[in-house]
Amino acid sequence: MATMNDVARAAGVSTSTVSYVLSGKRTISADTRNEVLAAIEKLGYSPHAGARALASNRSNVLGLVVPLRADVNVSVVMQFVAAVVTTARTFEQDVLLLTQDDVGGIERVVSQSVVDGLVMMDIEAKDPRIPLLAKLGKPAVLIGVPDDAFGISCVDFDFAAASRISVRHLLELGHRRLALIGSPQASLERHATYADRVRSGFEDACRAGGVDFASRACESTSGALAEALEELVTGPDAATGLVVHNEFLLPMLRDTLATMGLKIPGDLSVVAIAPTDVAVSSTVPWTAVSIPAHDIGRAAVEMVMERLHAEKPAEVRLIVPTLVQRATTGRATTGQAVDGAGH
Amino acid sequence: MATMNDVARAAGVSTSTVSYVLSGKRTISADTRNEVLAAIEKLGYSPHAGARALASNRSNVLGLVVPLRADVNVSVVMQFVAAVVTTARTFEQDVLLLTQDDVGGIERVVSQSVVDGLVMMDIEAKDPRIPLLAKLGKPAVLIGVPDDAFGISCVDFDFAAASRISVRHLLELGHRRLALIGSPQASLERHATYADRVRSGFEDACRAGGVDFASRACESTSGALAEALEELVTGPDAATGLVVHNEFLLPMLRDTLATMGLKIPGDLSVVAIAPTDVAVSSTVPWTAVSIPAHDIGRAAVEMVMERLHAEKPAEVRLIVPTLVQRATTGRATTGQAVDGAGH
DNA sequence: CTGTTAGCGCATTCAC
DNA sequence: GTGAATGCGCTAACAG
Repeated sequence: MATMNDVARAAGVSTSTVSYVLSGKRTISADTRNEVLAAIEKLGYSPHAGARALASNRSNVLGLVVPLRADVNVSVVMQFVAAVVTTARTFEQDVLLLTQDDVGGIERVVSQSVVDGLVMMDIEAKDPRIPLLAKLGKPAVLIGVPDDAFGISCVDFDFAAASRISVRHLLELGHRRLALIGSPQASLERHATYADRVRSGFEDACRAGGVDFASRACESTSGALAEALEELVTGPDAATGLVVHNEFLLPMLRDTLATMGLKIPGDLSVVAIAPTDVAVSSTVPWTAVSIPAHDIGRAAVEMVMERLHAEKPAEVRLIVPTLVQRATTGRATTGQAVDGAGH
Repeated sequence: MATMNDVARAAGVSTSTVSYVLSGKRTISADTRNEVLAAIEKLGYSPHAGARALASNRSNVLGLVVPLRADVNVSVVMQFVAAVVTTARTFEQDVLLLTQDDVGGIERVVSQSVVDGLVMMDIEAKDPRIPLLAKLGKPAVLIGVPDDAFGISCVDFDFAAASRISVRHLLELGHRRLALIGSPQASLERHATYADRVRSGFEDACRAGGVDFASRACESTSGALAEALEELVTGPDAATGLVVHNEFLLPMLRDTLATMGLKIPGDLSVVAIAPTDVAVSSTVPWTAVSIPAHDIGRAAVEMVMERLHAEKPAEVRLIVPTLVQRATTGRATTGQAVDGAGH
């Protein structure tokens, strides 16, 4: 409840001195500085965010637009959110939550100067919000890369590259028939950028490698998984190498395969494209390309902050994927390789 | 960028008139009102949040403290968050996100008047943050009921009652040996209030019904589930009625039981205590006590808002549970009933 | 190195 | 029913 004026009086200085002690925007002698700090301590002073926002034209709040859809993996969303909040705090910013479906929300918080900048998650290829965002003229960063970013910066995991190195890994192990189990149909249909890119990266790499492939979407249920596996990894054209980009299915995958009489990696090598924690903390040590949700969230905030003070051209930052081989991939057996090669 | 002054000038009135048109705090003639509204429209005016906060001493922002732990179910957290944000918007409030582990965050946003009130999730029985929160003197609501709420209002699902009606349902079906599979050990150890209450409600109801029971925690992995089931529902003392309070395990439960040669509800009746969507949208139609995350979140915001303007005594609001019988519970077979009764 | 001062945009009390 | 004037608490020139 104490104001800056109270502090100034208590310390026997002027308000601007107090202000400068706090902001560090000009040099203050150690003596007066200490007196000010003592007064602040004694009075339990803390600055009023609204007053500061009014005078400085900065609210120290970032807006974060999160999806609350059923078809996006909430644990991944939470990881992004955690990364964004944590990183924002290192810049002394708080985070205001906006939901995807609150259509007017973005415009509102910008025009009322509630936020200094925005981070938007779950971008679609032709996302109608992007031109709107661009018009508002506040620093913003998209997590995901749309077809046209309208001059807004983007950051994302390089999902296409993730698919490619997964395929390459399986090829090196001698597999000649590959399959991809992707995101739920709904994600593909609305062209969530990650879903599209995983698939095209997979298909391109398979074609480049000259091998047979099949890919399909899969809902996050055990029934859908069983059906997908039935189609992809059994029968005469069975794939021996599988890429899975649906972290929700991973916990069920081994059991479902076991039911079908298939062993990992004996009968089937599996590469997971999944958030770091899912890939490693699971009971199965998946060979995986980890989606570093934390790095992406951090990068997004850093990019916004860079554009808060100074003009800076838009950029697209792609986080380079790494594949870590664990227990779920192995060399194709001779039979498998011959099978595939003979096709 | 237009200010209230610009609007006033454009409409040929004074700023106070514009202010009152906006706030409705005094009557304005239809004529001037329309002129003001036209000017607002024409200039694309929107009020500056900081200025408003400074003058009115209200920020129109609520703080929401969310857990980002590994052992809480993120999808439930997201449902709460969605409900809180949605409800807050109906009160013209935005939501600022604070993380559980940002210790000083709560105090900071309160003392800087960043938020008007707080909602705190994932309360523990003896939560050290509660006395701190109480001292800050801002309207606040806890989602969860601690041992001592220090005069702060609480809202929660009545987990104990949820357990009791689950037990009663199984008793009515003739089951005489019941088991509970609860939250992960970590939740119990830190005395998350829901974990404690589910267990004690279960045990009390079993004792009251005079039946055998066993309960245990269970990690959210298929291995842990198999182990728990092995212990609880096989062998001579096998339970025939099971209550599961771990939504993460539900997707695996039927398959795991099938592997053990047990059918639902033929060999084992199962009641799930789970968020609404998990219980009904799953491939298995669980007999369930639904946790209405949305209702709880909404109630929390409403309770904060009620305390924003007027003083109002603290209250504890418990959301009454309802059990919906679906496909996973049935009458105990004669053999089961006799077995149990003969014990 | 420090003080003085003029706003930032809005809410509200008083006067009419 | 409307306008003028003051202050909310802070920042950042400007002036020493």
